[in-house]
Amino acid sequence: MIDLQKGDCLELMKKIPSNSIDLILTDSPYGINFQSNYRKNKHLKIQNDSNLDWLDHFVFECNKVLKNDSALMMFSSWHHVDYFKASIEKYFKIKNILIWEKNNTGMGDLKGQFAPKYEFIFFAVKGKPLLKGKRDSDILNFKKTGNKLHPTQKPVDLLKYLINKLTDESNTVLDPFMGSGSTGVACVNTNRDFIGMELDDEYFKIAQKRIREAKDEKVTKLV
Amino acid sequence: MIDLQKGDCLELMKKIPSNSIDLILTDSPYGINFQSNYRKNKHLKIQNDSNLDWLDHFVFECNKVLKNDSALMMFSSWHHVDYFKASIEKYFKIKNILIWEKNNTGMGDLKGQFAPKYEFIFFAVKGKPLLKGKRDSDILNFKKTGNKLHPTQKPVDLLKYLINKLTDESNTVLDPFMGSGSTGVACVNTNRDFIGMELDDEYFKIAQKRIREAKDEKVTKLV
DNA sequence: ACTACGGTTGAATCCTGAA
DNA sequence: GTTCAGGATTCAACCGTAG
Repeated sequence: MIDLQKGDCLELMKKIPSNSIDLILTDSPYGINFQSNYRKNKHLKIQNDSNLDWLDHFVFECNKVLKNDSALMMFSSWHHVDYFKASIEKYFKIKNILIWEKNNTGMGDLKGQFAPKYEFIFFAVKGKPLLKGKRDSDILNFKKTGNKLHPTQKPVDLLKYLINKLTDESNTVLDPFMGSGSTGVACVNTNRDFIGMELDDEYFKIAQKRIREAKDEKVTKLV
Repeated sequence: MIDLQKGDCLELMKKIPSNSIDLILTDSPYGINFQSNYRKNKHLKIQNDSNLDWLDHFVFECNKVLKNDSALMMFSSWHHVDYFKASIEKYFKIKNILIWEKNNTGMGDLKGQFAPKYEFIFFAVKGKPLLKGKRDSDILNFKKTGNKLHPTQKPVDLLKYLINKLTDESNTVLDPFMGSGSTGVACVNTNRDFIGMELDDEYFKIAQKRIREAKDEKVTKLV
């Protein structure tokens, strides 16, 4: 049901059987460009000289492990939207670039820039998966939740929404960049199987703890 | 004050003096071979909308005619956001990719796609222009208003908002893809000088008429 | 002739917000 | 409420041409 793997997802994904995953939902590092000082960022542990190769290879592996008629959902910011689009388009058909509209804005250039209030979510498909429920728009309003286990933590409600849109109960969701485990928590809450991967030891432990707590909470509710 | 030129903007822009424009605000072809097939075909196919070969050259000319510390605002859709970003980044610094959130959604793939509700607006700068007024977010809500002079007509209120954000009275705004002249109308309403270019004879006449009417309306109000 | 393929045409779809 | 129009689309069906 829940399978947490510590290590480099590019290696770990090779061991996942082809055509076995129903949805990949992941918040990969955004710092994929040549000018960025991403090496200084302690949160990004991907060691690869060529960023583009890394992303490309990753998306290729995503395509391999996904079943037919299933989807890839990947967060991104506008800064590197071109890199993401190019790599994803190579192996998938992009159906939308969704806008996650946050309840608050970021900082940035206060006088010469509009306040950043959204992030992109690439919605790309292998085959033709159908969206469950009513036809929603490509702008998604979800509040950024408080707890700061990870610097780029995504709201569990948003992840649950996307999981419900694209999978049925007992389907398997993969998050190769698990971070603090929000996708895993969303899977526990929506009764999906989950495979999560994380390189960083500290985040791996946090994720284990959060997902275990989410399970316990569910059991408590049932009793 | 108002200067409407009929012809190919790539040629016409060469005759515009360097460093003379305060803002370029334009809704260029998106390169998606767009033709509205909605019900009865009321509009012509957008000419030459199947490629973006002109884009790079166009952005270069934009940079040339703009003053220092001024901005380029360009509409786009997500389909070719990578091309737009690459060309614009070559000659400008991109500050935001703004989201114009419309009041209604598009059609498209009804079961396997989220309903498209937004368009991009690239906000790119030459130098460091400042934004007037309070700090707004990068998601702009403007209703798509009624009149159907052009299949992809943009709301005058949105254009006025952007003009006010980036220019002062009597500044000069250029729209090289004038279409039915909405940017010109917005300039008349906000007391900006306007240079508009349009290749298509029919749209050129419509633009002339609309802008003349906007002027008349303003005079009437003053009296 | 028979398929294969590319380009074009127009019917169809459903949710939102305006009337 | 309730109706109704409208949408920078997609898809299937249909050519016309090439191999």
